[in-house]
Amino acid sequence: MSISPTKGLLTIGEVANRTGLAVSAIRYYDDEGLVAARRTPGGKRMFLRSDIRRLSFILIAQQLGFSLEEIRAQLKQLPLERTPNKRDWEKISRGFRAHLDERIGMLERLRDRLDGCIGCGCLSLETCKLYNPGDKAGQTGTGPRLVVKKSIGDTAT
Amino acid sequence: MSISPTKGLLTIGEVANRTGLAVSAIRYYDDEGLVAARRTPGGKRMFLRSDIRRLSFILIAQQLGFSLEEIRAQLKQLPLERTPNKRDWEKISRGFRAHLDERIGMLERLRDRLDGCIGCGCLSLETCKLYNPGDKAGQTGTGPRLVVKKSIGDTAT
DNA sequence: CTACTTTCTCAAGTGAACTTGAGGTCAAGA
DNA sequence: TCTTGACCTCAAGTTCACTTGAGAAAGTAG
Repeated sequence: MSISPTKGLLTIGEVANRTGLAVSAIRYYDDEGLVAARRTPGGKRMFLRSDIRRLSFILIAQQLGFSLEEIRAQLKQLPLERTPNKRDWEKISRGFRAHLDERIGMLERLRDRLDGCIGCGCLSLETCKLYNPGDKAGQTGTGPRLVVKKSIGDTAT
Repeated sequence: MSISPTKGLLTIGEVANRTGLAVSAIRYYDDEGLVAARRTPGGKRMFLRSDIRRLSFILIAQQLGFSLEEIRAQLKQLPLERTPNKRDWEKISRGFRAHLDERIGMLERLRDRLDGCIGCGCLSLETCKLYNPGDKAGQTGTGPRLVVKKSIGDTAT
């Protein structure tokens, strides 16, 4: 197994190895437009090295509870056909960091409320309005809606 | 619509109003054993006021990314048929708070890494081993496996 | 050229966490 | 008594994020 025909490009298998993702998952992300593999004349997917970075970002953002939809929105800020440069990534980084800070803040607030609420035995949404402080739940998907969650992706104005 | 027949108990509709959960979701949690509604002779579910607390806990824990399975494990520490007292909740609270702290820590570490990694343009799992520091991914469900996630529920020794 | 591995597509299946719908029951009010 | 609204069960449907499987083509090694 030598290097891929086209210079510097990676096969899906190589990408799978380097990211730890399943080949099927990478195909799925490609279909969903989260990465944009180019093709060999024979029809095989070929990835830029920078796609590994994209995929890593997906992996990490997912662990933070962001949906693929939200992640897609973030990644839209990156050029698809050109290798993103430092500036491109820094832009994402900034937005992402903001969301991270936000999420950390939510968890911290929640923790402090829990100290006061579970601790005191009054953990209930009816007694303690603390959990739902005037925010509105705008969930689309599955699962119960409360408000600790906040979505990313609507930052693109 | 007066108060429920049995003293102090709440109907599923009342519980839904107070928690913000859908009636169908509450039934589902009942079926899944996350709450244990008792029944009227006519077969209707009746809830203790303390069940609201259980449901609130479910809501919050879910927002933190815990699965119902994991939440169920936590709630097992509470008595099902008796109204849990302060002590009971404090036990959960302590364990839960620990998980919260852990999660906050993970996010903070990740944020700091992102500063160093996205920022510097090397965000990739191959280059930066930082994201996967010798931990092993033991996921069962859906989604790609990385290691930022940690499960609760196995605390019961 | 043959064998073998990797990749391809497309359709269908999976698991979690619910929701929706059909058809039926229960209890309070006019 | 009749009606209305809240509740019931059970089966099936939904969304997300993939995985699995079947059948076929591409590329590499011998």
